[in-house]
Amino acid sequence: MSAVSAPEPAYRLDEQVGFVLRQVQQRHTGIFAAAFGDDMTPTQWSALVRLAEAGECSQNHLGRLIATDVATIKGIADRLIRRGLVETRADPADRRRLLLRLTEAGHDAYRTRAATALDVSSETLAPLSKTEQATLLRLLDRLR
Amino acid sequence: MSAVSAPEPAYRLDEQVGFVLRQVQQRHTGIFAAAFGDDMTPTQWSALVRLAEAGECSQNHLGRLIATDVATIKGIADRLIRRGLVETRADPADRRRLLLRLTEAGHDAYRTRAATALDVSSETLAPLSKTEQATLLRLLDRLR
DNA sequence: TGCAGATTGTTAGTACACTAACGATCCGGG
DNA sequence: CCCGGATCGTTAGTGTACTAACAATCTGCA
Repeated sequence: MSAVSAPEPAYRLDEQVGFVLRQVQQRHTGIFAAAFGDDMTPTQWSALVRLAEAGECSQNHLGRLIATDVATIKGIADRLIRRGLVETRADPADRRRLLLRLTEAGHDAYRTRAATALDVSSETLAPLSKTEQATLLRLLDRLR
Repeated sequence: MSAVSAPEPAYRLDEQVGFVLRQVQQRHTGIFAAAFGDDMTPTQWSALVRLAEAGECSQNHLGRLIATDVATIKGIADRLIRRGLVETRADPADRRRLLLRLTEAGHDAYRTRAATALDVSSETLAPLSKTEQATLLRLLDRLR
């Protein structure tokens, strides 16, 4: 036996990206829920924001804007509609399409809670310095 | 009006941790599924690994080891049992407890697929240099 | 000893996320 | 003009993740 350490790398769960990533996300959704309460989830919020930016767009297109597939965006849209934040109309130019847009209540929710959403991001990143926060976001962005 | 820029910070969805985090995780689970196939999820894999390390433990304790609550770990354990990777027995010292341990097939799965799991982590982090990968993991670890 | 409070596992309900399949509609090329 | 392929939205099925409630059991303290 040589004194050189074994070549097979140990599998340490706590050092695997996926495992750590999942826990960071758990912490983030916890912070989000504490700030927003039961009536809004991170995904619903991102749909709301994108709809505020885009003005009006089809259901599937909104899904692409927030990186959810067609089955998932349907559920999200349904819940936002049920809560009166989004309304729909048929696309006059394409009978397959369902156009979505914010209601007045939806616009209000966007305006009044954007500051809270910024706080959630701040609190999530709070354990890091400003420089570290910027580094993390830059690196994560490249893994998207 | 002064010439100083407006104090209200813009809310840019693409720069919020939670939004980026979700997409990185999506990419990771996609890579994992491509490598492992339909019969194993990242969460199931982490339960398997922890059980290989811990030897035998109660269901709730395993949940704490992989950061899932009691309701979630039950579903994960049930599926691992159904697939013959885990078996159970009653704890003779505490009649509330259900002890879990790997079957022979479970040990095999752990041994034969650890290298694949390492590949998944590598591929997830591939867009970054080794130094950047280490930086990212160090920063993420502090946000857990 | 005996009871209060904690822990263990289960179930029901909600939300996100993906695959696969489906009918309706649209569009472009022959 | 028509037909094949693409896109749109819907549904069913599976898995992860959380809350809340519950019965059974255990533990510590009066």
